[in-house]
Amino acid sequence: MARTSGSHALKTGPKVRQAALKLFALYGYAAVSMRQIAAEVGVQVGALYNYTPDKQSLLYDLMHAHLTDLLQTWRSQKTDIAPEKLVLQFVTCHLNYHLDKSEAVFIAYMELRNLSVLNFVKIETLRKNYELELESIIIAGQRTRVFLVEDPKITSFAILGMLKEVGTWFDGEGRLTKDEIIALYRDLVLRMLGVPASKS
Amino acid sequence: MARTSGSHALKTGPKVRQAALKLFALYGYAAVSMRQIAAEVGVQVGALYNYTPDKQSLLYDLMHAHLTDLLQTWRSQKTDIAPEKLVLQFVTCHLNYHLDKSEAVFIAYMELRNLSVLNFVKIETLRKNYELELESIIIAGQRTRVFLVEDPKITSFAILGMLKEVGTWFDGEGRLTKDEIIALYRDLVLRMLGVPASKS
DNA sequence: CTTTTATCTGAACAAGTGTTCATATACTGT
DNA sequence: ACAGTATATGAACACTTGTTCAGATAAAAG
Repeated sequence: MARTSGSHALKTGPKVRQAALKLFALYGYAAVSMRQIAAEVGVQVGALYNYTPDKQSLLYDLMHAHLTDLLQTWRSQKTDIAPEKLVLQFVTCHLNYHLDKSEAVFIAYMELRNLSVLNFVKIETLRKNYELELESIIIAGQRTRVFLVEDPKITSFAILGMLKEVGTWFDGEGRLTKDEIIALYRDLVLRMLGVPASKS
Repeated sequence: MARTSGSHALKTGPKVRQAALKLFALYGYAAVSMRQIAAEVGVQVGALYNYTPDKQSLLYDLMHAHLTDLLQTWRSQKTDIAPEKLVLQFVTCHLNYHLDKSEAVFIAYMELRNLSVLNFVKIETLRKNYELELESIIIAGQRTRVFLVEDPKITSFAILGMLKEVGTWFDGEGRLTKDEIIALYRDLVLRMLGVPASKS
């Protein structure tokens, strides 16, 4: 047999990426075999190679798609407002994205070392671009004295690290809702930036 | 041949754990083979099984040793002082440990999903115990009104996440020294806890 | 020196790896 | 109805995987 009834590339292609996303997030890139991905899709191994030249590219494509989507999401919704408001917009956007698309986010953090050198550089560049979005907000606020920070780069790393942590425990079924969590982190960020209370 | 001259279990045992630590941290547990570890030690594959029943136990032992060491390090040096001072002691201890033993720390965060269910539960328990050390400090400070926090659990997660991030970029050769970095983070932690400045 | 024990080698095992490809089938356009 | 194309199968490739074990060697014990 070959080509079971009703199957199309337009359906299989996304299914492959979705299966890889799920399995990579669950077990890690190195621990997942192409046969496991094929089984998740409901297809034989060989068919996968109609949609990716190799396993490595599958990982890279997932990470690249995620990071460009993240960057574009933020850049399309950020507005031209004062730093102390803009930074809250960033935190909200970042957390909403990270809590909704936790699998892609998780892979992007965890599987960097499984990229080829060339692919790693490209992904790292995208990530740096995103991180610079926050850092530049902090620098702008520092210049206008609304933020009291000693070291903008460390502060932005610290904030991003703090926000990243949320994805490791949030599952939508805990004590707090997503919006409550976001509110708590917005407050923490303002404190780290030295903004007096009652602003949030 | 067998047993090359001058080889002893007392030397090979630690070498195996050290090689596994290094390679797991570098490439990830799933991506490292027993033969790679053996090569790093300078021995044939079979010899490894004099020191571990299987690959899984090797990972578990590394993580378990790290976490008990971390817990014991903190508990042996924490003193009976006020929360606003104790929390700084915790941050300093935590960062010093994490920046010095970055490989073990990294593995403990990254390789949780490669543990068997039974081993995962044991490791998770140890980690929770450590995290509770910080949370209980925060709760104590909240009770005496020196910390102004809305949610002690979220705040402690946020702090630990922020501190964890440092290990991903610090390499001892950057713009800042270890002590300068620790000072910056001590300040950030106090801000997150609502402690007025000039305390650090 | 001889015996015992601890440690390592080297080879083997069955199973799993990513990837390729001839072949077969279902769909598309004529 | 027919030809052509896109998409799938299933088997094969060479190689790597974790683990086992009989046999060899070095150190320790008597």
